Amino acid sequence: MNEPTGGYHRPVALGKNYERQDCSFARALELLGERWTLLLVRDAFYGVRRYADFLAHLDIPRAVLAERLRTLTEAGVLARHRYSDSPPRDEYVLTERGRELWGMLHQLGQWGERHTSAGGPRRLFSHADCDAPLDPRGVCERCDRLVPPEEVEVRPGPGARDDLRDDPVSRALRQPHRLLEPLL
Amino acid sequence: MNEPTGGYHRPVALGKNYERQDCSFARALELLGERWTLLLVRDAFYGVRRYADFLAHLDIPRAVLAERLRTLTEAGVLARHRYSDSPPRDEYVLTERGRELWGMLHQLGQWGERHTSAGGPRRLFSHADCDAPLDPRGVCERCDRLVPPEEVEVRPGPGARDDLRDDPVSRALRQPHRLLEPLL
DNA sequence: GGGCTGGGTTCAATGAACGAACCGGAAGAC
DNA sequence: GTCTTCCGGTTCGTTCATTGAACCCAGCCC
Repeated sequence: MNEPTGGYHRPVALGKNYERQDCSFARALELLGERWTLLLVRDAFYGVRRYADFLAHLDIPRAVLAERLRTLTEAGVLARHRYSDSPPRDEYVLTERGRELWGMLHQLGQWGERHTSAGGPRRLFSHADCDAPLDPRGVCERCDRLVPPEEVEVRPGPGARDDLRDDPVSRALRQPHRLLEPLL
Repeated sequence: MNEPTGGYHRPVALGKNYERQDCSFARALELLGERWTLLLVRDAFYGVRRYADFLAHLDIPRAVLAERLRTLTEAGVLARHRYSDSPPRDEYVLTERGRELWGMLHQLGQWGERHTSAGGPRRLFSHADCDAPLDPRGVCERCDRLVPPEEVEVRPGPGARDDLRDDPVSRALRQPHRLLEPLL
C-alpha cells in the first residue's frame, strides 16, 4: 500500500487482484476481499491476537492463516508485536489503520444480522460508557456519538448458539467483552 | 437468506462458505465476500444495470458474472426487471436490501482512498442537494445528515486516471452522476 | 533426553476462476 | 426471406488458490 496511484503491482499477476479497475474499492478489496481476511480482522477486533487462537476459532488452513497474517502485516493493518522473549513469541494487533475498519465491519455485520438472523441477533454491541446499544451505523443510542471500537462491548445475543463450537475463543466470547482488549 | 438461524445450508458444501462460524459477518460474507461480488454491487450503485455493461466495465468472465447475478438476485440484493418485451430484455437493479449496503460500501471505499490513493482521491462523493462533500462516514458536511445513496453524486477526483479503460461505463462515469440513476 | 507447545512450511488433491468458443432468439438491413 | 448483429447467456479445457494432513524446528519443562 501507499504506492503512487499508477504503481500498484503485485510481483506476480495472480487472480486475486483487480488491476484494471481504477478504483479505491478495488484496491481495498484486493487486500481485504480474499477469503478469510475479513473474518480474521473481525477476530482481531474481538481481541484475538495469537496464531493458535485464530486457528482454533476460524478453522482456517494453517498455510492460509500464515499468508493472510503476512499480507495484513505488510499492508499495515496488523502489527507484529513481541510479547515474550523466551520463548520468542509474537502477537498480531490491529494498527490505527486496521482500527479504522471498525465502522465498515460493523455495518456489514448489522446488515447480516438484519437479513440472516431469523432467531434474533447473534451478538449485541453496546457503548460501554453508556451501557446503551449501538444503532446500525455504530452510533450510541444514548449519547448519540459515533462510538470508537475501544468503547464498544460485545456480548452474545438471543440468536447466538453455543453448541456449534467449543474452542477457547468461542468460550471467552460467551462473556461480555470489550473490543480490542486481549481475549485470552 | 432469511432462513432460521440454525438452518442455513447450501445444497452443496462448496469452499466458499463459513459454515462453522455462528456469526452474521460470516453469513454476510458468504454472499458478498466472493470475488467480484462487491465490485458488482458498487457498479449497481453507479447505475450499471445490464449484463453487457457489467461485463464491459469489470472484465469479469461471463460465466462468473452470470452466476453472481443469479446469486445476488436469489439473495434479494438485486431484482431482475423487464425493461423491454421485444426483444425480451431484463435489467438488474438494487433492491432496498441492496441499497442498505451503501454505508458499508462507502466506508470501504473511503478507507481505500485514504490508504491507496497517493495521487488524491479517484472519486469524489457529494450530497447533491447541498453540493457539499461527504465525510468518511457518509455524512454531508453542510447539512450534517447521513446521506442516502439516491442523493449522492459521484464525480472523478484528482487521482482518477482516464487512460486505463475505455468502455461505455467508464466514459459515462467521467461526468458527474447521481447514484442509482441509470448510467446508460 | 523426551515430550510438549507455538508457529509455522510442504505437498497432493480439489474446486473455483479464467477466457475463448459456441449458442439461440429477436431485431434490422438488404 | 436470408444475412448479420446484438444481447445474454452456456460449455469446456486450463490455470490458480484453497484445503487438510503431514512434517518441521526452536525453546521450554522435567
